[in-house]
Amino acid sequence: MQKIALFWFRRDLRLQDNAGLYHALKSGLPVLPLFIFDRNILDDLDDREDARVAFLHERVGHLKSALEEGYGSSMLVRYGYPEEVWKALLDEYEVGQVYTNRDYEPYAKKRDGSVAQLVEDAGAGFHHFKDHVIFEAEEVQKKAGGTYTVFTPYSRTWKSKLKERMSSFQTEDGDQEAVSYYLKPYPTLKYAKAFATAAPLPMPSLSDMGFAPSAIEIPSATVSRKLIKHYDQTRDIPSINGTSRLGIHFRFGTISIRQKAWRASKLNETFLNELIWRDFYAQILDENPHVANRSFREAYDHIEWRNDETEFKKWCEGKTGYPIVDAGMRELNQTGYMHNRVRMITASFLTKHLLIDWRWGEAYFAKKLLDYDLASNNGGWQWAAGSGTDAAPYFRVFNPTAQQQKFDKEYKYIKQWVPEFGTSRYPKPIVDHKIARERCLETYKAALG
DNA sequence: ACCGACTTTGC
DNA sequence: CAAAGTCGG
Repeated sequence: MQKIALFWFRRDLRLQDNAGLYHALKSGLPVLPLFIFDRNILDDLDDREDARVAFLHERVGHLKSALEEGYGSSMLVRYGYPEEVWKALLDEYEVGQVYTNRDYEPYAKKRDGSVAQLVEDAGAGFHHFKDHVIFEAEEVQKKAGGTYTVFTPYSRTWKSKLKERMSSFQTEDGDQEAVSYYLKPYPTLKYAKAFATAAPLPMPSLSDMGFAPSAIEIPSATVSRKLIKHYDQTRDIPSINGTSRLGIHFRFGTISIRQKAWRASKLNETFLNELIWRDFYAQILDENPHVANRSFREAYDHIEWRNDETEFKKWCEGKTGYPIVDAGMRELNQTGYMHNRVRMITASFLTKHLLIDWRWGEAYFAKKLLDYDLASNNGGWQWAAGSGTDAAPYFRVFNPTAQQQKFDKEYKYIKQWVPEFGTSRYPKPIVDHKIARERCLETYKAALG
């Protein structure tokens, strides 16, 4: 009996330019794609109308029908705990090789380690590839060795490395899409006939898994050339649609990072830097898995957080009496998105003005953000709290009023999300800025001194 | 071992 | 122009 190769989709839900899928199709074995709705992740979500789950389900269905309609293939879709699913699959199929793309989160690494063991015990090979980032930790190293913990020198090395790859790659036909091995799209379709032919397979519905559709809209996977071109001038004003909103697509791999990095490198340095931050935080998490639960810098775990639950609730609901903070939280609650400038302001306010543990804020964002990604969300929160790599110094306490003056002078963003602002229904500030600032400095100093 | 540099600033 | 400390060459 002919053995097959399984390609395991996870955060790479696309057929084009997919490193692991490309290698699976080149293996010479008929390929059967697989997706597992992972109960270890889904069981922890308390919103049964989570828009991300609905999006995931929709995208998996889309991939499956694309395979059925265009490639004479189908796709295995299972719901369960990955290790149990894999045990069953290895019994059910004659699996020769398994292909997948690497994931750098602590849970994913543990899961993949266990699955690789099961696969190898069954006499099959387990192969994993870089697809989610441009460069992994070992590829961007300090002169003296080791991974960077400061962004600017990291980005300099990252860029020179990219340049090096770009110039050493010669295209056959001057195709400017194919700039380097690192940015070159993987030519998946060429190998289309290598898919295992299979009749359409069943797929669990959203409700089979205990979820329901969401009213929240998912941003488009495309972004205009114009937006990227002016990104550095518009991205900091929250009332302007100056950001790409591609986060969710990077998170689930519904677009290719190589393709976007290539475009960014040609159009806008600031936009490219944002993609480099994504690689930066991915390698920080990969190399320092403890940041998922603790401060990057140990001393910051000694801060005596006030952790006032009533104040936390007000922050979550956007009722702090600081309009720029409240606007951000309400945008998040209503749309699953918050403008990046405002993410910094709300995070600084929670950790420094209210002295609430950054993990509380991180967890709330994780629950609400469509574009939630552990590495970037954690990096951002630790930056705001001062506990992270290359973080804002602790004595730099964002002034929410000054931030509003600077970035939403005409109250456009605020009025959009806080309609009662300026009326008697709008709450008074829950803390005084000056007092909160001094309290913050004292508390941090006590922990760090 | 030295020294310039360090996302997104406050006052 | 100050703020603390450490990163990276």
